[in-house]
Amino acid sequence: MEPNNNPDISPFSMFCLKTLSPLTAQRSPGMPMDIDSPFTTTESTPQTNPARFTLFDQNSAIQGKKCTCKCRKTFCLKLYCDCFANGEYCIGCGCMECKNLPEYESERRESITQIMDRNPEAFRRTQPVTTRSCNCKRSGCKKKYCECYGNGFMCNPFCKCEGCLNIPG
DNA sequence: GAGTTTGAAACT
DNA sequence: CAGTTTCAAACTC
Repeated sequence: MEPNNNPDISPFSMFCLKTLSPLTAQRSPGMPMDIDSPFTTTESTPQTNPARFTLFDQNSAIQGKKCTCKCRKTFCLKLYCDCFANGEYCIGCGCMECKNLPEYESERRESITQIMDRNPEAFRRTQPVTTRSCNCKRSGCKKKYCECYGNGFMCNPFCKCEGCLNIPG
């Protein structure tokens, strides 16, 4: 009778119960995002401003948020690296053996290609934050381990989390 | 600051 | 594609 107090109900059910917002509103087909090419720096776009750490064009870049990773083993060329995942170069990070830098552009491209080949929407910047989902098991989606909670959003019908407490209500 | 926990990403 | 491993961040002490 009080669904918002039941932590065992799935986020999907809860979402439907509490909001019933139109799902289609979250993914409009003509979404103005360059989904197929999140890293738009090509030879046709000379890097006149190498000091910038964003990889995306200025309009789509995540502004005002400087990532500072501490990656040690991945050369900052995997999605483990927040900077890389967000399409930013590592500048001023505490990472080791970083290759997420303009001077390693070829290796970066190679990694990007590999990741995109596996999942064309892998790069977070291509997904609206609000449509991301989580698979949390132990955090109750109430810690920043949770992608949804960490981004300041409720869990959504696409989440597969267990014992979710990050629910509208 | 060191060690533990967590869940996404990567791998098999 | 499911299960396992690796990874780096979040968290705890």
